[in-house]
Order: sequence, then C-alpha cells, then structure tokens
Amino acid sequence: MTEPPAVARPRRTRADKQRNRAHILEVAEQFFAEQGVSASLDAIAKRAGIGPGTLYRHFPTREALLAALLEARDEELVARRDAIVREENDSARALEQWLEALDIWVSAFDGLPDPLRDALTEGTSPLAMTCQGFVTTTEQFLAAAQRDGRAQPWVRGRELFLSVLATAWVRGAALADESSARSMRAVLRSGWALPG
Amino acid sequence: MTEPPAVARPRRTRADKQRNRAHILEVAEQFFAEQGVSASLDAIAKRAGIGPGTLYRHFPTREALLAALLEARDEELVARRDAIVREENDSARALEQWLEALDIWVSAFDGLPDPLRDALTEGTSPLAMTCQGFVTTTEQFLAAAQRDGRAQPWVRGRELFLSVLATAWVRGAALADESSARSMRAVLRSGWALPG
DNA sequence: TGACAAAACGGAGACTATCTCCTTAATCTC
DNA sequence: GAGATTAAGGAGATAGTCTCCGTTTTGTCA
Repeated sequence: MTEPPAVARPRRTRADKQRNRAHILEVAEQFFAEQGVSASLDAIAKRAGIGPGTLYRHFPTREALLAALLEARDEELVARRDAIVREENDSARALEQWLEALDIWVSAFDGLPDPLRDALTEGTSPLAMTCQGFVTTTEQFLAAAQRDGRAQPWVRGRELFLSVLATAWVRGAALADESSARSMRAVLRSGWALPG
Repeated sequence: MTEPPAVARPRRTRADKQRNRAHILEVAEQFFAEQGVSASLDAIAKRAGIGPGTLYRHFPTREALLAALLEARDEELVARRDAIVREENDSARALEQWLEALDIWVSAFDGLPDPLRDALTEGTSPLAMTCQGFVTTTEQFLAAAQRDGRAQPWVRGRELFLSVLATAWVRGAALADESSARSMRAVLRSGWALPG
C-alpha cells in the first residue's frame, strides 16, 4: 500500500498569469473596438507581446475572450436594469428603455450580434449564460407590460431579444444614418401595418 | 505612321469555358446549399475537377459566384412579383405576400443575408444590382399600401427590405421552431406595442 | 487538315489565420 | 537558494484565399 498522499495545498495563482490576462484583455478590447469581433487573435497576442499559445491558454476560444470582455459591461447593464425598475413606473416605457439598453450593449463591438445569436442556440458558448440572463430580464419587463395590456400578448422575450440583435446586425453595416436606425426601431415597436 | 491595324474580329467564346462555367455553378449550388455561403471555394473547384485559378477567373469573388447562382432565382422572384400584382387587389396583403416571397428568396442558402446586407451598403458587390432592384419593388408595394392607408406612412422600402434580411438572419441559426419564425414575422408586421 | 495565335486551364505557392505541442523560463513554496 | 510546478513562447501543422505563369486547349484561316 502506498502512503496516502498529503492533500497538496493549491498554490497561489502566478503573478505573471494575472498580469498577462489583464494585458490581453486590454489589447483585445482595443482590437475588437477598432476592427470588430473578427480581429485576428494572433495579432492580439503579438501586440500584447505574448505567444499565441499563451492567449489560447487563457481564452480557449474567441467567444471566451469576448465573454470576459463583456463581463464588465454586463455589470453596467444589470445596473441599468435596476435603475429602470426603480425609476420607471410605466411598464411599456420600462420595456422600451430596457430594449434600448440592450441595443447599446450589443453595439459594443462591430459584429457582436453574430456570436451572441450563436450562443443563444448552441448553449455551449461562454456567452450563453450572459445571453440567457438578459433574455430572462427581457421576459420580466415584457410580462409586466403584457399584464398592463401594453404589449402584444403573443410576443415572447426570446424573440424580442433576438429582434434587438437583428436590428443591431442590420445597423452593423447597412444603415448609414441615424434616421434609418430610428425607423428600424419604430418598425420593431409598432410594426409596419395599419389596421384596414 | 503605322498602318491602322485591322479591327480584329472577336473570337467566339471557347467551348470549354462555357462548360466549366456551367459545371462550377452546378457544384457551387450544391456546396452552398449543403454548407452555407461560406463553403470553401477551393473545395468547390476541386470537386468540379478544375484548378482554383479557373474558378477565380470565372468568378473573381465569392459574391460574383453567389450573384450568378441567384440569377435564376431572381427570375422566379420577378415572376412572383408580377403574379402578386396581377392577382392581389388588397395592397396590404400584396405587400405581405411580397415580403414573404423575399423571405423565401433570402433563405436559399445558409448565411445569405450577410453578403446581401453588405451588398446593400457597399454598392460595389455584384449582388448590389439585384438587391437594389428588390428594394425598389418593395418600395412600390409599400407606396401602394401607404396610399390606401394600410401601412405606416413613415416606413421606407429600404428598411422593410433590411427587416426581411434581419429576420432571415435570426432564423439562420437561432430559431428552432416555426412558431418562433411566425412570431418574428408578426412583430415585424404589427410591432410589440399596444396603444396604452 | 495543319499551323498559328489567342484564350483558358492547372496547380504550385505566397499569404493569412487558427490552434497545438513541447521545450524553456518564470514563479511559488519551504 | 533548491526543487517542484505552473505558465510562457513560438515553431509548425492545418486550412482557406487568391495569384502568377508555364502549359494545354481551342478557334481561325490558309
């Protein structure tokens, strides 16, 4: 029988690891902001002064890196949600403000709607948690508006969230002016049809 | 002074060129249908039994290849437009049917909404002509519905076309069931809001 | 039909991006 | 400081895009 090995006390995380992680995030934020979410990961590593292997050890996929970057903004969005709940009594206006906040959030980087859409279906992406949370919040605002007869009863939160992604996707490249963006939002809100 | 050169009578297009072009289109149609618009072009060339150079000589960009593939379907869509004009008297229903036809058209291949969106902004893509034509048609149907007071007066054809692209983009990966798709279309048509 | 010129083909390979080992270096613990 | 361990670095495997240029095919006309 071998000696029962003493349970190894886990070491503290190495300092260079934390330093590298933070630096990668800084550089990635800049690259994604400038070039969109498809920016070259190797280029980010190079600019951060590390090898590709190091980047991939910290963030195994592009989605993992994105998820880490969005975490800080997630907190802002949660704060915004709380502020809306606190300050807005009209349930329809509250929903509208929440959708607007979501819209700003998904516009953080060019091309962000694509990985978010994928995360919403695949469920395995590190972005999925975040997404699902915001879908739930959307459902809560929506349910309140529906209770007050201020939102179509057949709409669901998931589709509303996807609509926000979709309008952001359109804006990504196809809308030159702000008036088009407003128009898209209006279509989302009140549709194109008038009762005959 | 040099002799004015006899104007060379242009040769007939070589038979192998036509053969190759047709074959590339066949194979590409299959690949795009199976794997979406991002399928490897070199793989298409290989399957078609030609070198990559030949493919790129025929279709310098992925968009050019897509445009050629969509040409046949364009004709179907134009025919559908004429049929709607001929058979549907109600302008709102006509617009709705046209949007549905567009929706089917953009669903020909997985991922098609992306290059179409890009084409609509850049204007240089071989897909731009086609897109622009369908925007114009959308505007015509929309104008009729607006004259009849059946469509919001502030909506424009371009945004409506983009909305169709956007809902197709969402469906691309994120909508499991047909009920979600219907719901998205309903939001597009009548919005989520009810008057307070 | 054969010879010439023009047109088109083929595929090697340059370039870029992703991602993975495995060797080397930095850091923590005692 | 010595030793154990964790992380870094970066060459290179793989895959996709796209180009260039020597070779082949085809059309034309004597």
